[in-house]
Amino acid sequence: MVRAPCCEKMGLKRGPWTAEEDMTLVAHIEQHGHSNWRALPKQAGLLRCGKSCRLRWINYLRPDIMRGNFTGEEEDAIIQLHAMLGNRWSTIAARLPGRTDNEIKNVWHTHLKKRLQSSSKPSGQAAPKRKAKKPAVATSALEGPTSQPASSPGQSLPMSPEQSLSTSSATDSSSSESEEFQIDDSFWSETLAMSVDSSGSGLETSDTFGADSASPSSSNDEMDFWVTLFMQASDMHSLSQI
DNA sequence: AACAAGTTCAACCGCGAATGG
DNA sequence: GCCATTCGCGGTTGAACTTGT
Repeated sequence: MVRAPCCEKMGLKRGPWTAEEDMTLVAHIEQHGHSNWRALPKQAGLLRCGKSCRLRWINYLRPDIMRGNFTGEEEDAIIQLHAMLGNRWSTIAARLPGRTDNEIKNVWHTHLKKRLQSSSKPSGQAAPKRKAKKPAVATSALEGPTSQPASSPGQSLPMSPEQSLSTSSATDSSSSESEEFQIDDSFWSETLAMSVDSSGSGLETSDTFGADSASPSSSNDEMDFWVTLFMQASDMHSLSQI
């Protein structure tokens, strides 16, 4: 098949996004949605390809994005989900509200993999100490994605349940490795329980976690089985820790 | 204080899947 | 059913940043 050029590379901007571009994109999506990524940049007056816009929105500007360090719970969940699902980052991300596949992939490659390697060694224990998040390149222009999403241009967007939950519960201080952004343990039990409880309808990924990242459940039946299994195991595990 | 080495993460690339005409 | 277009995913890159010397 002859591939259409991903994006006409002529005259299109690349590299880090500016605050202006972010605002333009957010404002446009707020008004018109993103039914057609390819046409979006033109309509919005952005010198970016649709792919780039989509990526920026999905990974950064979406109102329900939860930024900040991963909690130990999240890291454990990623490790276990990865053990079950392999490198299916989008599927893993669908189980972690507010996290993107890209972010999870990064975390996996940067320190979870190392953590597993070191923990598989006899004396190996801790993951490499996480340093504070740096302000990102493009983000310095944007009051920092490192800061609350609500302070981004998307602040006027409706806050999702996940976001409000995560922001309001970012006060737990039990984990030493994530100081600035933490999730209460109850968040996890609620989240996991929610997925398991809702018998039948279960795992409402597309509704709960956003249609953008979740794949249709019809193709995920088998996977859902394993994920459900994991959820249950996770519940049991958390109970045993009490 | 300056430099080198190591780490992190936003963004890009290419491919396959899905969708529409 | 075929073809073209668009979307979404996973792998990879490279600049910015941190840490160590």
